[in-house]
Amino acid sequence: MPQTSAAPIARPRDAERTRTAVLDAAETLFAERGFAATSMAEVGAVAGVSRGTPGYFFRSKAELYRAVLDRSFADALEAVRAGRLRALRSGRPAADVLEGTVSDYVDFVAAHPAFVRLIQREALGEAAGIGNLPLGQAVGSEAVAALAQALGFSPRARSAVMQILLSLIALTWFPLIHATTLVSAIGFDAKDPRFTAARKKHITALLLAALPPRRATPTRRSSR
Amino acid sequence: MPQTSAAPIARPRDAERTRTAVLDAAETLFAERGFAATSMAEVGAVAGVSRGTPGYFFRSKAELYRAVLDRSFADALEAVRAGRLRALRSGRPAADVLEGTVSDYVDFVAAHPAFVRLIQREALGEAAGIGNLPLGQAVGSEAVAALAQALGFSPRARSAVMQILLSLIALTWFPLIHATTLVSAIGFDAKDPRFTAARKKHITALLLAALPPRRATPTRRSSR
DNA sequence: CATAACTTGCTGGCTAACAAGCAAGCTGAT
DNA sequence: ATCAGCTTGCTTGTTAGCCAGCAAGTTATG
Repeated sequence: MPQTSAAPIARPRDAERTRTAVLDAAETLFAERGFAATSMAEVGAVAGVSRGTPGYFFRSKAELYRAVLDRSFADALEAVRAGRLRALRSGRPAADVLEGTVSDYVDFVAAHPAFVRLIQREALGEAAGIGNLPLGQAVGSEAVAALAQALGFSPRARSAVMQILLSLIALTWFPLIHATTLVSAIGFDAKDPRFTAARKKHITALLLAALPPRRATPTRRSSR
Repeated sequence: MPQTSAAPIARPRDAERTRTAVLDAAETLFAERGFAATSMAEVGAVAGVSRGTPGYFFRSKAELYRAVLDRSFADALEAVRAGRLRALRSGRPAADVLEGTVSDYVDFVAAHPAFVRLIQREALGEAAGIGNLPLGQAVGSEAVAALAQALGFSPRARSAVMQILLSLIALTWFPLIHATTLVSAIGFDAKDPRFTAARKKHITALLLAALPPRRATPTRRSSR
């Protein structure tokens, strides 16, 4: 709780900074509590501004929500592109690329819990009609293309790549979302780093099964 | 919308029936729109009773929500037990059991969308503090035990079974939840039965990779 | 069998709390 | 002095929960 002082400490005025603070606060709250359960006043409070400020910068609650989604998607798109580039530059065989992708993706997701929660909520129809389809679509097709290229799949095998991507996302997101419910109900401790490590290995092992047999990969550098 | 007539057609009074109707309506609405975005009045309307009736049978909105969760978990527990029994009776090898389990589970989930959505919401912290941990825990550990027994895993391999279960649930739930968002963003049509079939095959293939190698399964009846 | 006394299912009016959005106003920076 | 940045008061709408009441049954009593 930064800046809870009742007496308004003369904060320097900076629209850009305030706008970002509001956006950050909204992202946190929308991800944490959901659209309906979040009030503009709360957003203001978390951002360290007044009740009315969120409405001043973003006209309505719906627009604020949309702005949060837009920023999140843009960040995700960038991350996908960066990953694609890195995978291509490495020039390693498909199995290695897949392993690296899994590891990177698990880390990315762990570092961006709000993003995952937002999409999860969006999938449940959080704010009907507000969702940003076009941008989501863009991230999706970009990811498919990247993975296909990185794994060296032909365009004919597009469907297989989509299945792999779907599974990768499902396997990676799931423990994060259900950390306090299912994962603990099953008997794991999601915070234990050993769990994360075991999960990476498990996911990698599973997804390797979806790669074309291509004989035992001959390339053997370092087993990482 | 059954029973929308303005003139109150003398409905026979039946507390049990009404209670169930309210519970059903609440389950649908909570699953569809979420806790915060659902009003007691809406629940009443969908149940075909008055605004006040939901509050009459369940003291508060929170208690109604909890009652919905309780019933859902109880149903799930029963389903798990039935599946366990069936798998054991079949007496087939682990690989076959796994295949059957995947198929059954995909069908179960497709037939109970409200259940999945509710748990998904619960995982996101839908109604903080209301969630029913004990019952969820019970379903979780029961499922682990069932799967371990059905697959013939030793108690030592409990961790592996938990990983498999986690993955099974993740892979199965995901397309359902993200049908209109991610799945379509990636390029699939979730409603296409060919997609469901392909998904089953894909999931089965992946999970088989997590079974101990145990040489190529010698049992070869029908490749199904 | 009849009818009075009582219980239970269910309704709808009321209220207090809260939230979104608007508009008027204050204030620091240029 | 002007205006963008920001706050505060107000209006309007929505909702949960309380409560009084009514009517459909049910039990007790003659």
